[in-house]
Amino acid sequence: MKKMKVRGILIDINYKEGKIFLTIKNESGISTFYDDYYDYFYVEKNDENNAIINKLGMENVLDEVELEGKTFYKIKKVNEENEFYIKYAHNIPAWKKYLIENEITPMNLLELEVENDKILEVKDVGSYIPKLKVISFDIETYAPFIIPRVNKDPIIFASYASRDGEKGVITFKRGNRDFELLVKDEKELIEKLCEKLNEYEVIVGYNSSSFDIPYLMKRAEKLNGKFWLGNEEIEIKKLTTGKIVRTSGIIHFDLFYLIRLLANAQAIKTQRYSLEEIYEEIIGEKKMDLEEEKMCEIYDSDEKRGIYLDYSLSDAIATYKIFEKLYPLIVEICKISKIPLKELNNITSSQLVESLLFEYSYKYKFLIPNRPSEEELLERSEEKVIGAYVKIPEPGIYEKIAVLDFRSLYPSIIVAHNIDPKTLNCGHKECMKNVSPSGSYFCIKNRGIIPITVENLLSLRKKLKEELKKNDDPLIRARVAALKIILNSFYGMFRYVRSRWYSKECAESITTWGRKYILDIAKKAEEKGFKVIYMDTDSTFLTMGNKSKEDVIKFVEEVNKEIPEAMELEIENFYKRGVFVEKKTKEEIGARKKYALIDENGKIKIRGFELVRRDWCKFARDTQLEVLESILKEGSKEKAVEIVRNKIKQLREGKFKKEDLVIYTQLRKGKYKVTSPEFSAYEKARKRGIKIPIGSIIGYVITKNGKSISEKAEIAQFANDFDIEYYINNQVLPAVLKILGAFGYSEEDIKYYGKQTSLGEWENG
DNA sequence: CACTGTGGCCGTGGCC
DNA sequence: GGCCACGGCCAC
Repeated sequence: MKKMKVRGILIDINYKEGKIFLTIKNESGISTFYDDYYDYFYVEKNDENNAIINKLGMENVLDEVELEGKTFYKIKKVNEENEFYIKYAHNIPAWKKYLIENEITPMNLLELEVENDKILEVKDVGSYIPKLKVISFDIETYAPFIIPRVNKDPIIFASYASRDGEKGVITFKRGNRDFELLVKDEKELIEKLCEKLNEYEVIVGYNSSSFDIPYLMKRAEKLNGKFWLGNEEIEIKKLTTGKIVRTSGIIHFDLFYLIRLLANAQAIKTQRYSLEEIYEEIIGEKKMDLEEEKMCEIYDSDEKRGIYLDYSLSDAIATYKIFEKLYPLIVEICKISKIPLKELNNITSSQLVESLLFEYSYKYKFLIPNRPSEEELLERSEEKVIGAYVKIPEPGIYEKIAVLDFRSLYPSIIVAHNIDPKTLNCGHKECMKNVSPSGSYFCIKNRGIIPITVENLLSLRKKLKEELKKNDDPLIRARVAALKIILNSFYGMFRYVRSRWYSKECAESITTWGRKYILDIAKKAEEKGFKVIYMDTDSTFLTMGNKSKEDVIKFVEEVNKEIPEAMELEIENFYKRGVFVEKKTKEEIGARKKYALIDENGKIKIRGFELVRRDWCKFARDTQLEVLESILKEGSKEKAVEIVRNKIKQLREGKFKKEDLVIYTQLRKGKYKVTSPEFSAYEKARKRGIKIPIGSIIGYVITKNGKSISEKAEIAQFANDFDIEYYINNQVLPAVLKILGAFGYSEEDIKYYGKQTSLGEWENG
């Protein structure tokens, strides 16, 4: 057979018994090539291990490797592994080792030299954004109890959408839409969907691992039909946090997990993870929505069914659009962390960091530490580390505020002080001056692998950010965002009990140094005549008084000359006004983590207030927002009071939407020590025969039926009336009282003072 | 297999 | 009525 060259994008990689399979995509489609490759592990070369190895025979020793001044045998992983060794690099996926050793990156363009299907040579020839054939899909079920019961509730629609304009809804009941695809029954619907999906390279769903695919599989089984994706059996892995669906020959991608990663990294902010809210957040448009309670009714009506079909299609289209918008970011995450697309299902930020550290450790010849044993896990979970400093603010309204921020505080401390488990207390005398306030010192002669990695990422990010200023390219923006997510997770790696790079001393050094640097800023600022009103971790809020912006700029420049090179203090923004409030507890002190600011362009920044929390009803949150806006924009307390009075009037007169009274709370556990409204609502629903999965976000309202709040709580769909007094006294008023209090009203003033004034109406009803 | 960390606010129920 | 544990969500 002749040798030939193949160019294509690496879209997937798998390992199986001595072979690596690379899936390559190019103009002629998708093809898979293999390379002989054995998974391996390292054992240290010493007398004890030599004896064992001699007994077993040398044929499994692939190589000898020098790491951190020691010699290791590289041993082929065979079925009968010897458990007497202390093994290293044994639980790292073989495909990852192959990628790192061959310096190839998922989603990059590869040049292969092959003979038949066998790879002779592989070369990465650079970055590329692959155009994949992608289709999104979604199913709808006929579920009179809202939460679908797989044994009883059929799938009525299956929708799909792709970039090439292919879109449709498969149904066995006519809805008179030109995009509908009529089939005989549910079984045919499932099979038709499979035919469609299997024409593509990537299938995208939203929560499809935990819902759509398992549901489709179970329904197909019940109906004696078929459900298939790709060329091998579909594997469903159950995790504590959900399910993962693994397919071969076709890539299944569940957007939900990426959304969860972005939400955890605070790259996106949404109240719930519903497709509607995510779509609005990411695409910036409202998505069509249908009231859940009415769905069956709409489906049963021949005239209205078309609307439900529209809705079903809009779900598939929304999923596709979100995928497309996030695609550059997805590709960048794959590339930076060397993780193929399908592995992004159920990705966490610690895995991204781990993956990067594998690569850098290999490159710089560091030994990758092993995972902790069960005993170590227990020991580690006992240890405590003090975190960041947060200043208690004086409640009130402030004018002319400058907010200063350390850029990537913890990563820059890691770099500045070379913080790493391997550089910790190195024993060199001259390194002892690099000592943290917690008493640990770090080597100044040899760099640790974590500082090396973080420094590279920081400088890359800085470079890209500068490029971004010149040219607002979505690809660069995605790369900057991906780097930020990863960088913010490094500190956590030192404290994460399952981490290979766990180190209490490193973590402690970072936080103590962090506290020192921020408190130094406070001291210096006060010396310069600024007043420090608030601080949290890496940010400082100053009131400028009669000082100018130039004074602030000069101050920041001076600070930057004094702190280590790797660190930088930045001006986050100037604000013309800001509000801090008292805590709601009895002690009359300012609340931390709660503030509202307005900048010179009128842009408002609000943190911590009830209005940013999903466990407060929208009605109360809207009221609070209006009050804060009026105070920040106009400084008018009279108007703020008027707003509250009107809102309460609206409640009393029934001028509200039911959904604005819904309180959302996640049911994180199946068993609780205390009664809570959300759990009580959940239990009532369960008694009705409705199964709500643990981990769901429950939307409940407070009704008139019952004594305690818990007794009155009902899942929103089942509630017919509302306890308006609860919404006034426990939602609207608590959300605004402390804000009005910042104007000098005492709480009594607001609640009881002036029955003659407009405020009196609150109490008298 | 998965859960990066600590600091902080506050409603609710249940105890006295 | 005061106090505290529980548990959720948010800031960074």
